[in-house]
Amino acid sequence: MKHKTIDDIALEAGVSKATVSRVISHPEIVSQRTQERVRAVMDKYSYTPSLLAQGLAGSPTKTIGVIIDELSNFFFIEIAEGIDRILSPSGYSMLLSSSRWIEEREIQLVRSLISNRVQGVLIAPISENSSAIQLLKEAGIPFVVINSIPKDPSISFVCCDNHEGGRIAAQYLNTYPSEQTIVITGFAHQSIEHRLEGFFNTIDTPDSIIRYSQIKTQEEGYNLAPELIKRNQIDRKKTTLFITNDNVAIGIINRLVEEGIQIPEQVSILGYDNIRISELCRIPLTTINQSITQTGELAAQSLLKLLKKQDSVYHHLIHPSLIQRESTVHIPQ
Amino acid sequence: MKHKTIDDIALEAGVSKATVSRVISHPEIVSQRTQERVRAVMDKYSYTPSLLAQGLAGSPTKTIGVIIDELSNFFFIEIAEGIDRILSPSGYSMLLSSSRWIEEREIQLVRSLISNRVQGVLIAPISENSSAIQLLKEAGIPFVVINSIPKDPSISFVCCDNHEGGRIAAQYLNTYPSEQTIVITGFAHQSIEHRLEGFFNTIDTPDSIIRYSQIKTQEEGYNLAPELIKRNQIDRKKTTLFITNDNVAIGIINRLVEEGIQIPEQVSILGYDNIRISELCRIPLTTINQSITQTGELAAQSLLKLLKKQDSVYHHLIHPSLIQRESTVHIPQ
DNA sequence: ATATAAAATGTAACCGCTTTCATTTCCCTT
DNA sequence: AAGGGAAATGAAAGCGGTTACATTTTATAT
Repeated sequence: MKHKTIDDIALEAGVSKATVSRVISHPEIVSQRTQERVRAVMDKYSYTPSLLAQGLAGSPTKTIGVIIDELSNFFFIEIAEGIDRILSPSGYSMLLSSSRWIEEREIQLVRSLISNRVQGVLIAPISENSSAIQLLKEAGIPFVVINSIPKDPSISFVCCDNHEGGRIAAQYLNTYPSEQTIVITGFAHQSIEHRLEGFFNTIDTPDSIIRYSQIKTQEEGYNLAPELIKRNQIDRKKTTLFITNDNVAIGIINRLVEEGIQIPEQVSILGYDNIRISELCRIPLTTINQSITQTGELAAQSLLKLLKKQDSVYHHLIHPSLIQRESTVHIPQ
Repeated sequence: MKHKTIDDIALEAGVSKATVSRVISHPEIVSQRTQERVRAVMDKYSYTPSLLAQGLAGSPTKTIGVIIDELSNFFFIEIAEGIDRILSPSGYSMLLSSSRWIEEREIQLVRSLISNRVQGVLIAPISENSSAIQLLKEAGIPFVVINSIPKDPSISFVCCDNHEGGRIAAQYLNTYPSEQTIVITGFAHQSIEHRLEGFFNTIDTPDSIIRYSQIKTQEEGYNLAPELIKRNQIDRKKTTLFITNDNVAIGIINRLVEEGIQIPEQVSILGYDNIRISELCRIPLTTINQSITQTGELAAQSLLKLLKKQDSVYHHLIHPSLIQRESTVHIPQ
């Protein structure tokens, strides 16, 4: 059977399509009697108005676009989860897509969202001055940036205080017994830069500090480990690793364990992010906690407020904290 | 500046909107000269046609709806990831949402997808005879079911052979040294039922078999463990646990480790799913591998073929396999 | 140059809904 | 019973595209 349209309903209910439309969108201005009659027909065919048509005709689409960088990254998944937790109860659907760290794709996705007439967008931009953000601004679509701080103060964001996180990491390591400290930087991203800034502004560098590689996945961490061992003799010197990304840290740990290195006796590891599996992994990871899910939730809440025009801009800087687990020797704080 | 529409472009390019529409959708039937002229104007304003309008007017929406049960579950995330891997390169966006195991929500989501005029749907249904599936069928939208086998043979699905998985688990445990075997069943779901059927049809029950609880999360596993220890004295008898869900298994392992129980010496654990963290967790988990990501990929591919009408129905039963890791004593196969 | 088919473009209807504005209906008031 | 304002409904114009059909332009053959 063909899809029913508003006209079909109107016809069968013996009213005009305008009236049907009203019982859908503004029931309060339709008389009780007609309302019941129309409802009956709608139910009979379990009629659902076309969101496309509704959107086109001007009524809000109740859809929020969400752009994250990776779907295979626990970090972003947790963000998405937080977002979903807020959005669904408010009756919004989310259009989730991943840029896969490709700038072109990012802006293409934004275009696509705009064309879809989403009411708002949550985006974890690849780079600070992403043209995607520019695009959103021009389009006049309410949006909030996640996990990075835009230059432009008129743009809303929810982000962890990565400077502070770096600082906390450094403070922790300042008192930490170790012959050498190796910093393994993730990839090029504002959040990582900030972490490093905070870290290097605070660290006392009692021992040697070595900067290392640009990586971001577990596999890369896993594969990097042997080189790390050889080059820095971490099996012979008491070593501390500050790895600015939990995913990488977990990959490295796994390899080190396989290679028979004792953690934390020989090598201590401090990660960053506190993704969910940090707690579950081989050696539960000491790390800097970002409240990732909370980030997503807060972002979604801010966007919702933005949509309600409760305020014109929201800046949320979330405080990170240290979580000691088994990948380091416990130090009373 | 106001959003440009096709009329604006047409006006400025000095052609009719029909021509503009053609250069968007059927460039081949537009002369080179006009095409360039129109393109220039479109680029100038970085114009993007409204997908809503396009959709309404009849051209395909290039959107696929995906309904999974949980966003916070690694299992479903990996499926989504597999789906995304196939969909994006083909130019489709995915509308991802989670039913949170609530049937009402599931069918509401389907309605919403239908209203959004998605071209196809991938759904991991909560129950076998979900009315959501019924709805999709009535609506005539191409869809494929993931992770469960619909009764109706006219419905496409991609699912792991859970019977076989259960059988494999049982075969493994048949030769496994143990004084008692405890089966911890996940929640009520076809996949779990099938696993149990396969398992109990094959197991020799040399020792006691105990069925247990209905749970599905790590937390629940974690919290269940103490009771498990006490009730079945698993710290005193050499015990094997077959846990039909990796998430739960990981939770249980974590607690057992905390309680000082030796794995696999005292307690051996066999999970099911091979979610990604099974390999990374505290004690890498021996489990039944389902190729989860592949499931997602295959499902997406099947749907794409369905859309191209290459065939009217696809049934894919994926073969599971045993992966031995450290939560059991290794047995040569 | 002329007839004619093919290619390119324009015209206008339509997709399914919302909304403004006009019209009708209803309920009070005097 | 007549008049007037509020409430309920209808008619019709969009929203921004696509496409069948009509028309004009171009190319090809005679």
